Amino acid sequence: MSIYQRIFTDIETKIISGDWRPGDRIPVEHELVAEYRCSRMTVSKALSALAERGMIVRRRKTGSFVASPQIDRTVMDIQDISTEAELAGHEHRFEILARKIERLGEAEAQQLSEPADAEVLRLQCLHIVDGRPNAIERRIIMLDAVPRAREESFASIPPGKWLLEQVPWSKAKHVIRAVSADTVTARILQTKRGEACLSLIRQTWQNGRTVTYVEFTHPGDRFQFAGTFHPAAN
Amino acid sequence: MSIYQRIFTDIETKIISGDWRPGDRIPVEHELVAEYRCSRMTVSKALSALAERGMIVRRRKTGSFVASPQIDRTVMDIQDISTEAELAGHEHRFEILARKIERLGEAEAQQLSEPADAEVLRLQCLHIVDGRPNAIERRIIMLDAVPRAREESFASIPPGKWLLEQVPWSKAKHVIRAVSADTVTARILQTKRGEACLSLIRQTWQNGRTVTYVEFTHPGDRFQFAGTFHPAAN
DNA sequence: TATATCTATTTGTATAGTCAAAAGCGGAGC
DNA sequence: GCTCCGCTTTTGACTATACAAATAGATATA
Repeated sequence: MSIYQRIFTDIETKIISGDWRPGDRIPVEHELVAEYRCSRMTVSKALSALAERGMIVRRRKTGSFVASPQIDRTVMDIQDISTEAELAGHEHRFEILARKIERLGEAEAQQLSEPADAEVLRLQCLHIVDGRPNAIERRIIMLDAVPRAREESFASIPPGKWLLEQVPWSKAKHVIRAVSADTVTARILQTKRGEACLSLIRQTWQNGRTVTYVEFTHPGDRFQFAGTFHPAAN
Repeated sequence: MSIYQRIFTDIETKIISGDWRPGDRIPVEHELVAEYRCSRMTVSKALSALAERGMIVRRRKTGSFVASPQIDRTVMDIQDISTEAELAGHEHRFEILARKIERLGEAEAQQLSEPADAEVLRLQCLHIVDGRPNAIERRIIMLDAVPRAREESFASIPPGKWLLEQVPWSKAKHVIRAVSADTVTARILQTKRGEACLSLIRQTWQNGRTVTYVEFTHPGDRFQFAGTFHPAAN
């Protein structure tokens, strides 16, 4: 493994693991030069690569800092179809509909590739934007990965935001589907049974362990995902 | 603008414009060094950045080549829910349901940000995978951007694939929605009216001009989008 | 003929330096 | 107080060079 890759992954690991948190300062180049006994070019290359991936932010004179995570932006760029307006200026609130601690069932355990007896926090949450139901959030939080979730009531902070503060960096897999609203979902979202809904499922890992699994169900007549992509590697 | 950026954008432009096509060889480093009168490090940095973005492929001894476009993979990573299998090994065919040349209407022109009298080729196409309807493709091709579409019958090659050969590199915007199948859509897709369908809209540009606008409508009970994302810049 | 070896080419990584640009900081002058 | 100036730190871009690794193609050998 090359020096440049070692520096890159060392810093990436510190960020992903939460050891260095958003806003934290990264050693300046000459410190890393001393630490790794290499030239400044090599350090610079590693830091530039991290900056290009959006993991750190670099500023002259002040140094380099851990960036804020953007995982939510990646796919959660939800647009309100009726207004086409950005989220700014919208009134958002949420209600916890259910909260219980239990063990994973056999089927779910298989789905998440986690042991069947793993303790989890199961949440159900309704998001309301401008007075109208916007999404049902059905979430599973792995308690061994995020033990502090056991004491958190989520009364004043939505689970997604809270988790981001606990586990700021991670990898995620998304699945987007169209589903028909069942009776319960339709009632909660105040729409008709059978209505087309957009479902976003996200499973999040940190260091190879599942942190959370969540499904958002949006009323299809009101919401969509949008994004600009250009071809990329990986 | 730095030398490294100039080399990068020069090559990117040649690829995006179709001047250099997938598989074409890129000048080796020492040729670019001579052309830009700079050091090899600078050329190497530009080429490495292009490789990281997936626009070129680099191999020792043989040189660097324009990569194959991946825009379809970005979001079109469609999984068959029932089989969860990859596309390989599935029998795919398609039928052209409609093909006509006309001028953009006022409403559509506004939606695409194109002049209202622009000549377009309008296509409707049904995709069938393993004998079952998989998607309706409703496509608009801008004839001034792709004049050769006028003579193409699309009898033996699907429009998306054909376009990729004509206009291999481009930028795209995607919108994903859930919609209820109307009567016509339901009949074509052999599903029930009102059934939840997943709709993917993609608008593609080349050098700032719209190339094509397409909407795929998939039966929601059979298909989904999936992808692994990690936080990225831009 | 088939296989092993050599050679030339091209990319990959690294060094040790230079100069420049951005920006925070403190001090001089008003 | 405020503005302007120069100093210093840190990143950004670049050079010229070196050696290593991969490998396509030519050459030599069994």
